[in-house]
Amino acid sequence: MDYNFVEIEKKWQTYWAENKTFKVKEDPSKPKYYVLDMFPYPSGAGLHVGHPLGYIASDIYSRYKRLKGFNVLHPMGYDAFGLPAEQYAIQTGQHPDVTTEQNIARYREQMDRIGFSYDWSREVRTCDPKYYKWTQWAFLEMFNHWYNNDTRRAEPIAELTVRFGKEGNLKVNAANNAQKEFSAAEWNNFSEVEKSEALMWYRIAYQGETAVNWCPQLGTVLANDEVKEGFSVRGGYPVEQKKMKQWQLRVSAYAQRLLTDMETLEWTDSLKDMQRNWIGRSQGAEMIFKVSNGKREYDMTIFTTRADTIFGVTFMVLAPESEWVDILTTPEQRSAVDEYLLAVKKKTERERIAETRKVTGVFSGSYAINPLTLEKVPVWISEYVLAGYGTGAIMAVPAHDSRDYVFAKTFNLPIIPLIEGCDISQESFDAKDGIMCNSGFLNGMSVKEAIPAAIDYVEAKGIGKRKINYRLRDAIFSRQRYWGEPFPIYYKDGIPTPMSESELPLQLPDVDKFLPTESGEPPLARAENWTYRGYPIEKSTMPGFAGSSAYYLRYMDPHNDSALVSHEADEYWRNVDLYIGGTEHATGHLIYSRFWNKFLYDCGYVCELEPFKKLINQGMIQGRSNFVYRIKNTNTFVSYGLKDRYDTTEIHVNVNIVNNDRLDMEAFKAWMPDYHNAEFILEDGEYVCGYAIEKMSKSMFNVVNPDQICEKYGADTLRMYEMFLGPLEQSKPWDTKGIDGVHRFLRKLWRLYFDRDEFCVCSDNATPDELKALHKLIFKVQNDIESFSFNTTVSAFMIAVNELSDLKCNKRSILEPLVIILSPFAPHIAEELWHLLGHNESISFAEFPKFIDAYVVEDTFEYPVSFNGKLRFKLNLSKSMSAKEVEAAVLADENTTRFLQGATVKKVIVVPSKIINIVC
RNA sequence: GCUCAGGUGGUGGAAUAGGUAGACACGCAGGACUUAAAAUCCUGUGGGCAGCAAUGUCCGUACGGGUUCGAUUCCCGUCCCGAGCACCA
Repeated sequence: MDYNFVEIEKKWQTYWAENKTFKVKEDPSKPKYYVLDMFPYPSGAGLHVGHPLGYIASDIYSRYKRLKGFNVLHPMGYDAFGLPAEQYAIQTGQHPDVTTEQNIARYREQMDRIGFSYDWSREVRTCDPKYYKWTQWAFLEMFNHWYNNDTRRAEPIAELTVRFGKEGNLKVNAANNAQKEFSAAEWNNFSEVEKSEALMWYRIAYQGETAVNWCPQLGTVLANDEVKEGFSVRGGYPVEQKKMKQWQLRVSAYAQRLLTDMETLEWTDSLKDMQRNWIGRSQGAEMIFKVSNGKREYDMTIFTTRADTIFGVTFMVLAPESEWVDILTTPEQRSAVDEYLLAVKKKTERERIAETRKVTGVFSGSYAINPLTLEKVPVWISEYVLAGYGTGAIMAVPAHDSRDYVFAKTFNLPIIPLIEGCDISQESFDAKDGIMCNSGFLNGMSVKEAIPAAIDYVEAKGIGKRKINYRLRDAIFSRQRYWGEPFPIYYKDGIPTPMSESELPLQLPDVDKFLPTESGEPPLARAENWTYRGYPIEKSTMPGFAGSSAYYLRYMDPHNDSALVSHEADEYWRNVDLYIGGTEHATGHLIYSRFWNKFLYDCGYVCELEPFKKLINQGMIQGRSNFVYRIKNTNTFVSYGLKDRYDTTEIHVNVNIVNNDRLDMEAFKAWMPDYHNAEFILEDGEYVCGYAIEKMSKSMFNVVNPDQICEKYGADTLRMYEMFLGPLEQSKPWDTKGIDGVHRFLRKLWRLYFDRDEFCVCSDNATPDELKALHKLIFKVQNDIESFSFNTTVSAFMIAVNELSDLKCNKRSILEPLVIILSPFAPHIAEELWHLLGHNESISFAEFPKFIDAYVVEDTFEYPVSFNGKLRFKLNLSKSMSAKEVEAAVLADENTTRFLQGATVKKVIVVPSKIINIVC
């Protein structure tokens, strides 16, 4: 009987669906395990072979954990709000709802074909009102909370209102963007509008005016992680900085907790590093400088991490957008400053980035007083100082900061070295290393001593204090687009007012067109009656990350109408044990989700501080494009090896008509009418194509569709081959050559169970060789799966099946466990064989075979022995000893005992086939 | 510029903790079965040198040093590729 994967796979996929095999519910008798994939955005192009890589890995792990007795939650859904559907809608007039629905159906069909063990009864879609009710709910909760820096948690805004009534905002230690201070009396005299404004400075979801990334082509603002090198990540349009009033989330309030709690996570170092970088903690001090524009004196605060260098301050620099610019510009300098500001403003974000390190600046005309030396130093304005970080003003120490150095050289400002023996003739000395000089009371100290000493000094003198700054900014939360969650906010006499929870979801209204209005308002302005009790409703919608921030919680209790997740479900499933997805979300989704979770934790809705315990980033699968070489002005194509003899054009050729870089010439002629009469110059009778590794995309004809692979080889082959391709985390090109090897393996495995056409498994006792092959496999598979080394697991299966094949093994005691071990990787063939072996229940309910250590030790005569890592001699041991016997023999050996000289043996480690380590 | 991850045959990649480098697979070459093809199976396959041969021997994990009885693995320096951040004071 042949291995008929088409029939087998269809049969078991239907069986799993009909029997709801992978449906789970809370079960206190079993330990839980939550395996999550980053849910996909359902694009019109469907899945290509790169998409399922992570899903296959998570599915293998889920199935493995089930065999190990865990109650596994393994759900899937769709991140369905987003720009492509909206842009398609603008072009075609087709409602995004319709295209989204179609795309989801296609995704589902493709995923089903690969045989994933998802619990589809828990599916979520972010664009479903039943789902986004809870996105809106979370927003309202954030609107109704503020962040208390003393208790380090979010607290209800109602309590803040009470405190304002009693003591104003002076004593409140909160994360805020307050514009002014007020007393209790002032608060009590505030109008409703003034109160609303003041509270807005404290809300965790707040409306505030800041410089935002504005993308004119998309007609919307974007968050920092949606912009790369001055262009929008989606679409690649230029982005400019603009001051606008937008909804924001006070993510910055959580900066320290996001940093601290990261220590507990099992994420890769590089990913943690990216987040650390993004959060950008830096420890230093704020210092007050007296500044004067000739008429009046002011206190100006700056931030520095190098308080020790204060004796070397020779000028100050303001960001062009700083409010100090206007105050400190003197009448004589006014026109020069205005000209400079105009020039800076005209630059696009892109030019600014391109011209990084080009030095520009202008003198304000004012001076500052160095609080320690009492010297007068000029105040300059330059774009190298950023308005959004620290206070938007710096003290410049050209001797020990490379940017200040270049600026000083350009504008001929003095440079004072502060570290003994440093050479600053060519460049600044930035290292925090050396002995201080020219620095008054700091002289003779090392830099590391001088930094805290300087801060202590300024704190004592009342001219500064310790301060920690973060680069993490609040997240811009509104988008001027249609296809997103509407804000449950209306404007009552101009005051942003939340709707009540019972009125959610606020459904997305229908509009005639999906474009902004002529007057530049967002598309929702087109909706008829977009009002609430006669008041206008907010017209922006929420960004993509809103819906994806808490979806992992919703899976725990997806049909609950009265809560995002019930306490019971949350207490049982807690958080995600294993999360698999791409690195591209490192500074977006993975920060927002952590923030969102911590906020819900503060409010008591969830029981875990972190959403994703362990995270694995699967690599990207790139395309492998093939080329043919057309001799210019002819219809003749020359094979790769001969192309240099002619003047040729390189043309992408559909990879699906190329096999092992050999072109199927007939298929090529049929591919496009132009090539119908193509002629070929061959090498050894074959046409060899060139290749390149590129992004998988339609235009390069290098897209490989998983359906094609399933059709030709079956889902089990696809699953195993994707794992076999290389380490999960590594990016690699898809290359179909090699898939035959994996397919051959499955056929070979199938044949183990058959004698000619008869299913043939006997119940004789297994031989030691057969047992050894099996147990080596169990050992290897367990180790490898636990360390996510799936590519070597596939190799281990191949070795085991080759060995059993050579032994002509047909023993049930070997072949039955083999099926169980294989089932996470190739579930369809495993399920079929499992039933042929006489089982009625799905293999998912089987137990992973126990490993007997006696069969792991390899036969070998000479074991190298290492003693605390140092090799001293070799030891002769007999064949087929168990680990324990080897250990006993080591301890009994004369050479060993002589060498140990009475030291106590703590541990004897026998590594199969390799070496014995003796730890004393 | 800074941070992180990597560099192993013709190719993808193995090598548990410093212990036989190149597992497994692809490709290639040769062979068996077959009228033939497909499928299947077997053998060989890092490089050099010696030999009819079994085999022997030297060199080999980007490059140069170091630690070690022993280094693909650890340390220092150089080069190259990839990813992220990019005037964050």
